[in-house]
Amino acid sequence: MTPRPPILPLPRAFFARSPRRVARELLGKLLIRDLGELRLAGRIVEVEAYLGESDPAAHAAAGNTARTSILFGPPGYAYVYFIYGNHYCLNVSCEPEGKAGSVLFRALEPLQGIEEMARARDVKLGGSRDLPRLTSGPGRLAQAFGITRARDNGADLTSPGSGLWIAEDDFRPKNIRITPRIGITLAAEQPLRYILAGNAFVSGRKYRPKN
DNA sequence: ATATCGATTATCT
DNA sequence: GATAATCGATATG
Repeated sequence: MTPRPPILPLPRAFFARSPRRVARELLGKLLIRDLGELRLAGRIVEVEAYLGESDPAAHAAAGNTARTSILFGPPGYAYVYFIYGNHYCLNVSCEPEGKAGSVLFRALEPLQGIEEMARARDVKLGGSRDLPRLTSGPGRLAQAFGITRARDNGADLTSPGSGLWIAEDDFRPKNIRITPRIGITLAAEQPLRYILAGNAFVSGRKYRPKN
């Protein structure tokens, strides 16, 4: 076994910035779920920035309510919401305390604990075509990682002790591309979706290089 | 290949 | 009461 480089949690200051900046810099980082001895890990390949109270598409547009208070709290914490009566989605709070803003995790490239992710997703692993169905899409990655609101809303994503955290290794992303956000009706034209162009785990339609 | 639709609930108007 | 930061199944070209 070749020794892998160490992975380190991202510090809180990383998240105390604008959602655009955090989203851009989260590409290529790692999302880690620790369940006792078991570790799930995935490379972040698609995220979206939600800007806060001034962003009509952001939950924070409703103001600081019981649901959205985490968005207005200190940076680096998990905001988990339930949508369409079916799915959980994971965000990380951004900006200094008092100012809302977040980044939605939309897709991961699964790296570790793939069998466990497949079990959580009820996906049978055959060809490589099956892998994107584990973590390509915000609802899918949450299910693969066992993320629920009851368990994870408010978790400290800068602390390995929380069991859900974000880490950095020596990976350096290439081909970053910015597009409009997916699945929203308000402010749908704003380019706030950040992807690793060409990565097979990015959700939605495949990026095609221009001729 | 794209289009449409149903599921199912927390939240806000 | 309407809507939603989604997914999977089904229908159609």
